[in-house]
Amino acid sequence: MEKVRVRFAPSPTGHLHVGGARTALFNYLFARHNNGVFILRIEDTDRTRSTEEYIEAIIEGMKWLGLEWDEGPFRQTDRFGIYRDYVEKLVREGKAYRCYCSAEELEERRKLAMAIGKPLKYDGRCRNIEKIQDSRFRIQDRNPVVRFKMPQEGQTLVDDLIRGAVTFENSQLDDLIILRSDGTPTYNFTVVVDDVDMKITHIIRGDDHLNNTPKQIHIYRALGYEVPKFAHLPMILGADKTRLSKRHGATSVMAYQEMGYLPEALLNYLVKLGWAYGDQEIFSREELIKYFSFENVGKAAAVFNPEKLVWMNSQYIMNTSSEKLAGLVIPFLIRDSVISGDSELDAGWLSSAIDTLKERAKTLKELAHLLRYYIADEVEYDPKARDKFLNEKSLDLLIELKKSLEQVAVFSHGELEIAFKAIMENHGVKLGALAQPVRVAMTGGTESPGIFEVLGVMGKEKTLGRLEKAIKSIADQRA
RNA sequence: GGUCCCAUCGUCUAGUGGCCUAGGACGUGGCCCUCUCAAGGCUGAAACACGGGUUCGAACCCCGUUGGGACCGCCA
Repeated sequence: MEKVRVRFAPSPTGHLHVGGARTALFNYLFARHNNGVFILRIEDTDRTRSTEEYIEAIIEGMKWLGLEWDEGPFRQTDRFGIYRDYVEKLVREGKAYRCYCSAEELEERRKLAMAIGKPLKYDGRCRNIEKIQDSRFRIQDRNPVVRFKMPQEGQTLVDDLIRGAVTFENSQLDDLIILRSDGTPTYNFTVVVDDVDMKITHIIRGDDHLNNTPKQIHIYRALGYEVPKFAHLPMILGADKTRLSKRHGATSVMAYQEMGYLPEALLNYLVKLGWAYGDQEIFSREELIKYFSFENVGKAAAVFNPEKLVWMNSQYIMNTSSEKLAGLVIPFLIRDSVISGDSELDAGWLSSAIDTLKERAKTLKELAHLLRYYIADEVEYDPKARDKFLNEKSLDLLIELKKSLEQVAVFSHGELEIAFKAIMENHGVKLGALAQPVRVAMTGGTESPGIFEVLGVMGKEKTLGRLEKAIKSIADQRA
């Protein structure tokens, strides 16, 4: 069988967004599943809107997601000469023609057509203009565009891997512009030329291209090439069921990195938007590659649900090693000013701190935030928590605990528990009565990992210091 | 407006004619666990858009209706 070759072809007119990322992912999975080739191609024929920054941003996003491509990134602007040759060939063969209608005239006609309810289609008036030798336009010295001559009769079948057979009436197809008046080629033409040139076997792209497909098929035929297979993915929608856009919140992939999402989690969430494998929710990359198939891709558009993404991320955080998380969380700690850029944290200690927090943090950002009370020199008390737990009622308990802990050499769970138990028995109180004041003393708030774990991570010196501070604070209130 | 696509809980989905008194996941209610918060466990509410066929039998097949979406650019 022919080797599978697919491509992801974004236009650099914006960041890599989640919709694009999912398209890239499906291409990637299909390629890997079939031991094929995954190509990255930048569609930058729109020179007014494409920028170098966005090209870099897209590449950065792809790399962050770990969607490694095998060939490219190719850029269409590097290939303008090739397109022009193909256009000339079509014109020579009578399969394309020059059109002298101006953009303004076209716009007017479109408005008129819209007003009287006619299809918004080019009327073909320049189809035979060269033959009639109408010199009016040449006198005006207009630069013509080149239009592709679509067949006017019959039907075109798009045999889609996801949607099945879709038929279009050729009479509905427009004589589309393939070369602009400035001599640059347009999308519908360059995709075909590039896909032919790069020997693409399967075109996997968004649903929004389905209506372009019959036109492209005719270009393939005019050029004398075999038509590849198509797979049109359903769209990703916002909560209001319209096409996902900035209005719906973050759409840029890198924005999710900044919010503290793991790339694997984003990918796992995205793949489930439109693809399912029974009831399984969490997939390793290997499983994804192994199981991926268009048969399991749905046809209906899917609403992007940030809450499920958060859950997915929390699952991945819980199941990622604390050592790895330690490395990932550092930039967030710096950004949060929990540590300075040059401070040295003990990696082993940080990992053990993360051990206690990873099932409580849904994002790396949250993890960094939770870590602050372990790392900071000083705790700040939440006023409510202080009023409720750092008061006369707990003063004796804290004093006694401090005394007792001064005698404990290693802050192991077992040793700490013995110390706590003794005090609880002395005062006839339950663990809660002691643990909560200690928790506030240690973390400033009422929520934290188990109290023995917290003290264990904190260590003797910090624990004693914070108990002392809490005791002083209560004394100060009295005064 | 024209063309094309789509339609199972609020959301993502399983389901490919009998296994469906429709399963899972997120979210949501309750309970359990418990030093707090999580995590985890148990449990509840929650859907086949509608109408016609086809069939012994339809969430699944066909037609229509309704609803939603995409495209209709010298954007990609």
